[in-house]
Amino acid sequence: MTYSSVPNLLKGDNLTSWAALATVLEWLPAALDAPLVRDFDLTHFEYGILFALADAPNQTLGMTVLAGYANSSLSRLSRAVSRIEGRGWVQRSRDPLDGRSTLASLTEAGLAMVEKATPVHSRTVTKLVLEPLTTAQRGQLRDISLRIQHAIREQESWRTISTHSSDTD
Amino acid sequence: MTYSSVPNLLKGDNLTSWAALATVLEWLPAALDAPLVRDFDLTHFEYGILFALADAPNQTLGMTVLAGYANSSLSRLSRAVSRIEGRGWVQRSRDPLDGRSTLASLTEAGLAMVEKATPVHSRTVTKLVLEPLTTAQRGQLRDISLRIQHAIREQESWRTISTHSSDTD
DNA sequence: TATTCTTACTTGACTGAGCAAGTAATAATG
DNA sequence: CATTATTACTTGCTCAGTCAAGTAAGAATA
Repeated sequence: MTYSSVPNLLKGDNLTSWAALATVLEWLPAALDAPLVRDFDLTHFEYGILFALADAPNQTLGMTVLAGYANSSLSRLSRAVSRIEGRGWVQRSRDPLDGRSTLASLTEAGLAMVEKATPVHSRTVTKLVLEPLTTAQRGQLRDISLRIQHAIREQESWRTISTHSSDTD
Repeated sequence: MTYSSVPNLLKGDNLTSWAALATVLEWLPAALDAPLVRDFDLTHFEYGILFALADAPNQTLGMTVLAGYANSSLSRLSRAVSRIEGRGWVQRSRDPLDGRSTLASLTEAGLAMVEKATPVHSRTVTKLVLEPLTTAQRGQLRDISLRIQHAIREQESWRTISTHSSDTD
């Protein structure tokens, strides 16, 4: 028994493509995290924070800007920065130009950590994503990803606009 | 291969491809969950459990088999089933053929829920993943996903084989 | 200048997931 | 048949993430 009574777009090749992507969505994030966690007890997200700071002028960014780079909510970022601050890799200070803003700066130890972690992470990305693909496929992956991104942004009217909600409450 | 040699591969087109995928990995799961959560207070994972049961003979599966279908640890599944059991959509019973095994069965209400949720979820997948792509790209996505899956499975020696801990403790 | 936004976080309560340590039932072994 | 091992979960602990409710500083307005 299958449930294709309604929009039966999800079968055949479409279903195959979706299932293949779904498996990647399920396993790739954990696989990308694993070496970083194992070697440095650092999640991909925390690494991303350190990396963004390392690239910033003065190794310093305001929390909101950093949240943008990390694709993160401010609250998630705030907790993550607290964690890596506790490990001595970043330091927070009040922005002298705007007392509401908090600046996060990479410490010496934090810079050293990024420099150790970056090759590990690059190698993981290469091994899991780039190397298995042909040059053509790498281009296809970019195009496909951009189209999906675009669709997500359009769909995100469910966030901004209040579309018709079911009254099954 | 030149790829495995240097970590400096993450630049130019490679970096672009990776960054595009990384953004999708970050946003797509939440975007796929959103309509299900909004309309039915059901995560994609919980929906997957109900869907798997709906397709099973007698709408019943043992927990271990179900965990396989859901790509899930037994512990995660156990809690998820507890949740949806609490909402009256599944029922657990002891397997009469093997007292260690727990059988999860879909209730009438559970079946009704799957039948309501499935078109919503199909539509979301279609809107976010399939429709934005050309037919050719859907094929490319499948091939690319399969290659990445394969690479993950190879890399997964970190799970099965000795997790040699770092000596920087 | 005082009052009312608005911005930029931070934090408390709660939920879901992982790991490890149970528990109970079955299988294997002597 | 008693003992030991294995299987199939379940659960306690801990932690990361979300949402909503603070808090504090700067901006806008009267």
